[in-house]
Amino acid sequence: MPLTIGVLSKQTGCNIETIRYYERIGLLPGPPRSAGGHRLYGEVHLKRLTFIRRGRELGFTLDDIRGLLGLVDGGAYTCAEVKALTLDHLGEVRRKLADLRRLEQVLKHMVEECDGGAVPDCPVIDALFRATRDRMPVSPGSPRP
Amino acid sequence: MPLTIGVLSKQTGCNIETIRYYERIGLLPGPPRSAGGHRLYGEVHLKRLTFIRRGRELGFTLDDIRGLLGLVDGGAYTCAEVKALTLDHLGEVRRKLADLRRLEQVLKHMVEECDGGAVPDCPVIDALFRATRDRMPVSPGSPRP
DNA sequence: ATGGAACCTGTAGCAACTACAGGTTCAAGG
DNA sequence: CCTTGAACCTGTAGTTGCTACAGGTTCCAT
Repeated sequence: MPLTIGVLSKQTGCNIETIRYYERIGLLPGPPRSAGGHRLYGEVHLKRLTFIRRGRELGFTLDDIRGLLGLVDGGAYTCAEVKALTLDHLGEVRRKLADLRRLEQVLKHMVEECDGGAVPDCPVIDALFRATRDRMPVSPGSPRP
Repeated sequence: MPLTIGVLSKQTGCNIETIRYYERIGLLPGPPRSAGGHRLYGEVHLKRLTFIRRGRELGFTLDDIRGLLGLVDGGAYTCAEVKALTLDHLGEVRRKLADLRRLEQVLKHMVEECDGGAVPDCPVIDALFRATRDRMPVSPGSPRP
């Protein structure tokens, strides 16, 4: 009993549009279709999509995931290859953590100096008008959900 | 003595294309032009662009910054308003930090279980094929530079 | 006057989706 | 068998914060 796209969506927590998007970019193989053209997914698709979503949850890019899947598909992957990719990614995550920790400190200091008074003279604004000499990294502001 | 866009770029560390982009989206006012059409910036622009860049470094979105600038431009901002925005953002940063810390743990465990052997049987891959019940947030994979 | 650096506009591209519009198919109820 | 409406289809355009051209013009030092 094959899964429709809606059911697959519910099972994986992955948006329908996103599933079709993964197909378009060649991450998820196009499934067989019903007579009328509806997608009918099987166990394989469920597993693969789960893999992709889990990878995304762990912060891998689609390209990382493509690489991982390539290894798995080839069947010739070694634990060492996968470990290398993962360690790489772990490094990224740690860099990002360090950036955010610094950020947190700066923001914390800024609000601490702010007395919240009703006067238009704010240490935060002042701080923003001053250039940094030791520049902070411009980490991408998270796309607010 | 007005600044050309190239000089402004150097002084602020902001890419020329990005400066023009900020003008296009209405963050940075369009400066006067030379007879031939070149942009000629003044002190005001330098200050404003510095503000924008610093805001970005601190992880504010352009929309946040637009809000902050709106307050400043209005002249009627209070310290409390600014503080609220900043606290909001600090909350975001902290949420992101928490997410990344969890991520770090998971990745660390995964690579620890991985013996790096040459056999195609990897705990990392296995982990990826297993769905999470307690889902992790899909934080955007940082656009690799 | 001339050469080359710096500038101009406009468009298209990146990641990773999301959100339509405008149409077709499926399955359950009457 | 027929209707209804939810679910599906394709294709395109939008999001964020930039960057990267192409193809042309201007500036300024020699």
